[in-house]
Amino acid sequence: MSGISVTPTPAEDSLDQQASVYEMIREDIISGRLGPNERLKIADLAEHYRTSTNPVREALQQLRGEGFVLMEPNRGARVRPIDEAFVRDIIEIEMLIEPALTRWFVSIVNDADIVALEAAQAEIEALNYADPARHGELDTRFHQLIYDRHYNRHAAELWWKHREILRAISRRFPTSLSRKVAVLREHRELIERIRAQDADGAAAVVARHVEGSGRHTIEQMGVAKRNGPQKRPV
Amino acid sequence: MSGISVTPTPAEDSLDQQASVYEMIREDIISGRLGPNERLKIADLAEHYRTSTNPVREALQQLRGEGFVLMEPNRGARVRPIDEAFVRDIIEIEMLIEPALTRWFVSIVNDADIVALEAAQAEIEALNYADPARHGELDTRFHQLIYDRHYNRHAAELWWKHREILRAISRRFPTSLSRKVAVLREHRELIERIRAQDADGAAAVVARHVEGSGRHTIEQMGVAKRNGPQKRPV
DNA sequence: CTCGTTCAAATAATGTATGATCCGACCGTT
DNA sequence: AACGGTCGGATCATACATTATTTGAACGAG
Repeated sequence: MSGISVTPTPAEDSLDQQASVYEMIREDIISGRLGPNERLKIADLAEHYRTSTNPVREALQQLRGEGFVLMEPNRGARVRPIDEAFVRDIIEIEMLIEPALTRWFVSIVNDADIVALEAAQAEIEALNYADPARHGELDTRFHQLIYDRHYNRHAAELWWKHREILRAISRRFPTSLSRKVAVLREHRELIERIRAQDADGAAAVVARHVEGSGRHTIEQMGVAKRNGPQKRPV
Repeated sequence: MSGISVTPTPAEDSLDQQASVYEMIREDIISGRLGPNERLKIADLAEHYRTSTNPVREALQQLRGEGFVLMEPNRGARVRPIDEAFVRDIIEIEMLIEPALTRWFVSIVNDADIVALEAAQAEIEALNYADPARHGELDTRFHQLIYDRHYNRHAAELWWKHREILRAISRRFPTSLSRKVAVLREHRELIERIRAQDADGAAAVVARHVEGSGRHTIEQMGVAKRNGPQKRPV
C-alpha cells in the first residue's frame, strides 16, 4: 500500500515524536479515551491537541471516511461506538473480500512470492508474539504480500483500511494462547494451499482465518467489558 | 441510509441552487472537466468555485476518503482517473457485497417489503426511462429497500457510496436499449426469487445484475472514448 | 562542453488566528 | 402547544506564518 492516499504505516505510529491530529484522535477513539457517541467539538479538540481548528476539521473528515466518527451537517461530529457490532461489520466484509483477493493471488503467484511469504512467516514464528505490536506489523505484512499485488486497487485499499482498524482495536486486548496457535497454523496452511495452486482451499483458509481473528477480537472485547468498562473523560 | 455521515441524497443534487464545494469538485471530476491526474491546487480551486480555501481543503479530504482524489503529504491532491479500471474495481467489490446483503434480506423479508419492492418497480416501469436522472433515483431506491435494512451498517454504507459513484458516472452515458430491457427483467426476477425465499437464486440474480450494469457502463465509457475524449480545461 | 551538484527563489501545502454568519437546541413566555 | 429570543458551535471567509517541494541557474569536476 506503499505511499499514496493511505493511512501512515505502522512503523510511524510509534516512532513519530508528534503524531498528527488525525492519529491522536483516532487513537483516543480506539482506546476509549473518547467514549462512544461523545460529541467532538472542534474548538475543544483543537485546544486539547494544541493545534488550530483547521487540522482538526480535516482529521474529522478523514475519520468520518474511515467510519470512526459520524457527522451530521451543521451539528458536528461524534464518536462512532467501537463495539462488537462494529468489528463484526468489518469482519463480515473482509470475509467476502479477502478470499476473493486470495483466489486471484493463487492464479498469479510465482516462486519468489512463495519465498517471500515463507520468510515473513518465519519471522513471525521467530518472534513468537514476544512483542505484540511487532507481531501486528509482521502479520499485516504477511497478508499484504498477498493482497498488495492485486490489480483491484480499490479492494486492496479497502482491505488495508479495515486491517488498520482491526489491528488498532486488537492492540487493546491480549491474544489467547489458542488463537496464537491457530494463527500460525492457518498461515502455514495458507502457504501450502497457495503453493499447491489450490485457489478454493486457500480462499477457505483465509475465510476461516478472518472469521477466527474477528471472533477472537469480539470475545476479548466482551471480556474486557464485563471486567468493567473504564472510560475516563478526555 | 437515512441521514448521518453520508453523501447528500440524489434529490438534492439537482435541486440545490448552490451545491457544496465538495459536490462541485466531485461533479467536475466525474464529468471529466477535471482531467485524470490533474493537480488540484487549493488556491486555484477556491478561486474557481468562488469560496475560500477552507471548504476546499475539507472537500478534498472527503473526496480522498471516497477515492476520487489521491493525496500525497506536502504534495497536494490530484484527480484519480475515472476510467474503466476504476469502475471495474468497484463493480468487483459490489459483486461480492450485494449478493451477501441480498441473501440476508431474503431471510427477513415480510409481505410489506415485497409490496414496497413491487411498488418501486412499478414506478420504474411506468417511467420507462423517460427521465434518466429520475430513473437513476428510482433504481437506487429499489435496491435501497433491500440493503438499507441490513444490520451491517458498514456494508450498507459501502454499497451506498459505491452506488453514488456509479450512478454519477453512468449519468454521463446513454443506456442501451438491451440494457434497459435487462434491468427491468432482472428486477422482476429478483422480486420473484425473494418472494419464493430463494436466497441463492436472488443472490445470483443480483450478481448478474451488478455485473451487467458494470459491463454496460464500461462499454459505454469505451465508446465515448473512441468517439474522441473531449476534456476541456477547467 | 557535458554532466551532476548545490543553493536560492518560487510555488504551494500546511498550520494559526480571528471575525462573520448561520443553524439548531434550549428556554421562557403567551 | 406555538412563538420568539438566546446561545453554543459549526461553517465560511480572510489574512498571515511556517514548512516542504520544485525549479532552475550558477558552479565545479570530469
